[in-house]
Amino acid sequence: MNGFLGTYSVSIDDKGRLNVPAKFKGLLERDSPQLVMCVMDGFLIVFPQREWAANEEKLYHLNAFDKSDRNRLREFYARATECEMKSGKILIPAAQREAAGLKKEVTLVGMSKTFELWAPDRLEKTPK
Amino acid sequence: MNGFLGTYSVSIDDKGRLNVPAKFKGLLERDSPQLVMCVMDGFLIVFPQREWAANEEKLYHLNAFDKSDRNRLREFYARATECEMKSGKILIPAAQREAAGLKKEVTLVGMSKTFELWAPDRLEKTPK
DNA sequence: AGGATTGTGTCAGTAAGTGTCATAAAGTGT
DNA sequence: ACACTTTATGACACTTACTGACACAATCCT
Repeated sequence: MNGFLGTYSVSIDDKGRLNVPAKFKGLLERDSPQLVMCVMDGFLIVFPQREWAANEEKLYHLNAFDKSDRNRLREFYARATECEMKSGKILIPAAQREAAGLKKEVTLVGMSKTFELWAPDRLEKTPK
Repeated sequence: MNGFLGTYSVSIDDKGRLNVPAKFKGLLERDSPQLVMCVMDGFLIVFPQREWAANEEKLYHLNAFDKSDRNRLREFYARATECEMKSGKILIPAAQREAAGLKKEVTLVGMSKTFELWAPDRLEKTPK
């Protein structure tokens, strides 16, 4: 498999766990079940560990003493959370679920290296 | 064989599997049965793995942190799905079948490196 | 400690995907 | 035109995946 591709509609159980579709499961098991989840405007991005590390490197060159750089860093890190796929499921913390407006149904969109979690109604309103 | 050529009319079984015509089958077996299927306006494009990878490279310059770039990426990836020819058949996910309006009969058009799947009536209405 | 809240593993029922085979249809060579 | 080979289709049994539910473990809070 090349990366995360396609759109899937999956459910979240009563405890806030997302059932990972088999196609993504394989990828995560092979690589690592360790993830970082990050709130973007209205949806969640899920980075596999390695991908997160790669992204972090890009941010590393930013100047920790520069005010606007620091603001950008803070925004990025503050909204991130570590999580893990366990028994084929990912627990999405309440804060993140809230931020993305996730209820029972979630639409999962593969973005090659990462994937996104959307409330179905929000995804529909995305500009084409 | 040089590439996918010609037009074939094939059936889809009750589970949504397309019977791959023998001529294409040979090519896919030799190269790789791994495919990526992508929704275009009203029909499906099928990329052998290698072809898909080549196309994907063109997207690498886009910035995943830029909102509009990200929307473009999403549009592209969300409509794609990995699949595989197994026992000479390709399962077309329900969403894709729907998007292309595929029922029992499908017209398959070779496009050299890739091939397309059409609902017969839609293909007829295509401007010449 | 007790009780509530949150997180985790497992399982059974259902739905979706897959392999195989028999038959039907199409194509090939003589 | 005939027999023979290859290809396509539909049917069936089987396997895998998804969901919801339940039971238990861990944590937090008085």
